[in-house]
Formats: sequence, structure tokens, C-alpha cells
Amino acid sequence: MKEYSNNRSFDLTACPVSPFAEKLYRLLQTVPAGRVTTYGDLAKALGCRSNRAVGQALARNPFAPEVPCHRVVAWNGTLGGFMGHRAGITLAKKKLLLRNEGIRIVGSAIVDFPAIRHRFFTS
DNA sequence: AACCTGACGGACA
DNA sequence: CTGTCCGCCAGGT
Repeated sequence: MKEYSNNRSFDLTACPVSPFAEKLYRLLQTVPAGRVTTYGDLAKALGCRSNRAVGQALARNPFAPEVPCHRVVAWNGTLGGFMGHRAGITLAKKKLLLRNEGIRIVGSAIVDFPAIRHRFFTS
């Protein structure tokens, strides 16, 4: 069963993760459907200077789709750079998930990316 | 502790 | 456009 006492909608009891990953997942959950974010944005918001560390944590995300890792795209709004996907999540499936949330994709690029890019820092 | 890996991002050929 | 290389750093072994 899931516990929500700490604003989490994933079960850390059943599947413990590192503090870094927990922070990341919780942050990612603030990205609403229909919006996307990037690895770099997540890293920056976490005060982490390694976007790779973010990607690594997302790659092992055991809480999909509660933790919407499919809303994380490359810095330039493309879905590419998805070399070596794991956990059976394919690029095609991500496209479907995103399109199901109203996000339009042409080729491997998100249409109107800057407009639907979620911003963690108010500006 | 040392080493390897990587769903990144940038630079370069 | 493609392919390499490198810095980044958390996590796994």
C-alpha cells in the first residue's frame, strides 16, 4: 500500500531508494501532465551539477508512471539521446504517453517545447 | 576505498 | 548529419 504522509505517491517502504533519488522523484512529481522538463533542469533544481547523475537515477526509476519519468526530455526538447533505454521503456512508448497527455511530437522533437517546459524556478 | 557505468550535454572532427 | 571524446557526479559492485 502507498503512504502519502510526506507528499509522496510512491512506496518507499516496498522499494527504498537513495536520498538523492527520492528528492529527484518528488521534484519530478511536481511536473504536471501536459508539461515536460529536462535532465539539466532537474539537476539544476536539485543543486546537482551532473545531469548524468539525474539520468542514472531516472533510468532506475521503480515508480513509473507514478513518477512521470516520461516527461523528462533532452535539454533541446528532443526525445533523442535515448541510447540504451532500460526497463523495457521504449522511445515509442514514451511518445504515446506524452501524446496521451496532449503533447505534440513531430519526428523526435516536441512541438512548442519552450511553452510546455515546466519551470521549477519562478521567473 | 577504488573502480565502473550512464535515459546528459557540450565541443569538436 | 554522424561519431568521438570528455567533464560532470551519484550509485552500484
